[in-house]
Amino acid sequence: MNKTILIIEDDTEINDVLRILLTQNGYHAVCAFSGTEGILVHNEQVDLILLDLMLPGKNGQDIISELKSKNSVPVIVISAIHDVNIKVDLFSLGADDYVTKPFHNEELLARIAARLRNQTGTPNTNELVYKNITLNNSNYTVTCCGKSVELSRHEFALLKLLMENPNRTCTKSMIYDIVWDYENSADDNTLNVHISKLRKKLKQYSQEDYIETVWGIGYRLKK
Amino acid sequence: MNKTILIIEDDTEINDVLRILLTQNGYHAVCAFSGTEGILVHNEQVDLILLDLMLPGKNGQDIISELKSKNSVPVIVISAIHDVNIKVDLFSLGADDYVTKPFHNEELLARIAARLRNQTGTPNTNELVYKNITLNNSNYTVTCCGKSVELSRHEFALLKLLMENPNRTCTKSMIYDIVWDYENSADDNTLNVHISKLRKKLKQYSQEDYIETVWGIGYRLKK
DNA sequence: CAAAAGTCTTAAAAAAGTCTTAAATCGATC
DNA sequence: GATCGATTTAAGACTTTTTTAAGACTTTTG
Repeated sequence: MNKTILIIEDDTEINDVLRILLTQNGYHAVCAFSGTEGILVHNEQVDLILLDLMLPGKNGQDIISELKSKNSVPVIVISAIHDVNIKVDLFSLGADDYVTKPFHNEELLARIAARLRNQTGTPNTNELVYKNITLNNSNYTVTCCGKSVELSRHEFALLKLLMENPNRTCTKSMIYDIVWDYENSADDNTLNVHISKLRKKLKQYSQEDYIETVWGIGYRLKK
Repeated sequence: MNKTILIIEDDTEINDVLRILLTQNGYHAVCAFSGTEGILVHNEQVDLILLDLMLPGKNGQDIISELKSKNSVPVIVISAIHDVNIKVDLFSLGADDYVTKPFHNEELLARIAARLRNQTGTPNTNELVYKNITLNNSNYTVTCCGKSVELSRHEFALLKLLMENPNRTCTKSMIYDIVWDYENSADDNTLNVHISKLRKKLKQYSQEDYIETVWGIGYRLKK
C-alpha cells in the first residue's frame, strides 16, 4: 500500500517538483497551495505532511499547531530559514523534522522514510520477524523455520497482533477488539480455540512453544 | 521519570560538553567512548542514542546496524560529514536523524525532544521500580534481580499496590478493597496466605525480605 | 446456483493453575 | 507466660485454559 504525503507549498513550481519526486519514489502525493487549504485537505488518510514555511495567509507556527491538534501525522518542515529560534519553535509546536533549502532530494526522501518508518516502530512495516517466524503483511504469508505455514484470517491477525507487540501482554479484550472488532462476552471461548489451533500449526514446524499464556489476562510471545 | 540518553563519542571533550548539555536539560546521560563500548552499554533502559560518526575501530554504518538489530531505540547521528550519500546510507540503516557539526545546542535539544515524543508507538514501559524489583504494568511481568518472577493475578495486584505506595502502610481493608474488590471478613486469612506466597517467590531470587508486617494494621515495603 | 472446501463458533469434558479454607505453629505484645 | 495476630502448609474448591468435535457459516469452485 502506497503511503500518502500531503505537500503544502504555495510555489506551484516547487510543489510540482516535490510531487514528481514523491510520485517517482512510490508515494501518493496530494498537493495544497496554502496553509488553509492544507488544513482542509489533511485527514487520517494522510501519512505524512511536507510543509513549506513561506506561505501567504498563515504562518508556519499556526499551521503546525492546527495540524497537530487534529492528529499526530508527522510533519516535515521545509524552509529557507536558518534561524535557530524559529527551528526550535517549530519543533516545540510538534514539527518532526526541519529541512533547509536548498536540499538534496535523496536526503529529503531519506528523512521522509525515517519518519514513516517511525510510525510503527519497525524498520519494515511489511514484514514482522520473531525468532524463526516471519510474517509478511503484504502477501499474508507466514513462515516458520523457513517453511510456509497456512493460517486462516483470524489466526493470521492474531499472530500479527502478538508479533507487533513482542514485549507486551495482549489482553483478551484487546485481542477481541482488534482481531474480532468487538468486546468479548465473558464465557466466549473463541480466542482460546484460535490460540490452540495457532500453536498446533506452529508446532508442526518447530518444537518451540512461542505463545505464552498470562493467566487471567491474555497472551504474549515468549522472550 | 527522566529519560536516559546514551552518548557515543570518542572525543572526550565533546562527550563532556554533550553530557553537561543533556544533564542541564533534565536528561540522564550515559557516556561511551567507542562504538563497541556503546553497543555494550546500550540496553532497554536507554531511551535515545546520540552517535558521533568519527569513531575509531568501527564505522558508523556498522554501529547503527548493530544498535538497530538489538531494538528500536531512536538514534541521532552527529557528524561533520555533509556528504549526502553517507547521510542517505545511515538513514536507510535506521538512523532517525542526522545533525551536522557545528550545531546549535537548542536545535539538538529540539531534535532530541522530537524523537522522544515520537516514541508513542513503542512499548510504553509502564514500569514501577522498587530496589531491585521491577513491575511492568503493560506486560504483567515482574523481575527480581533481573530474573523473571512468575506471579498469579492476585499476587501481581498485591505487589503492584505495595509498589505504588512505597512509603505508606497498606491496611488490610485497603488491600481487600483494591485487590479483591470487597471488604474483608474479620477472620479471613486469604491475604496472609497471598503475602506468604509472594514473599516465598521473591525469596527465590533475593535474600532480602522486602515486605514488612505492620502488626494489626497491614503491610508495607521496607525502606 | 449448488456442491465442496474451508473457517468459525459453540459446547463440553479434561487439564492446569489459582484461591480459599482450616489447622498447626510461630512470634509479638502486654 | 497468656493472648492474639501472623505465618505456613496442604487439601479441596474453584476458575481459567486447553483440547476435541460437531454444526453453522462463509468462500471457492465447477
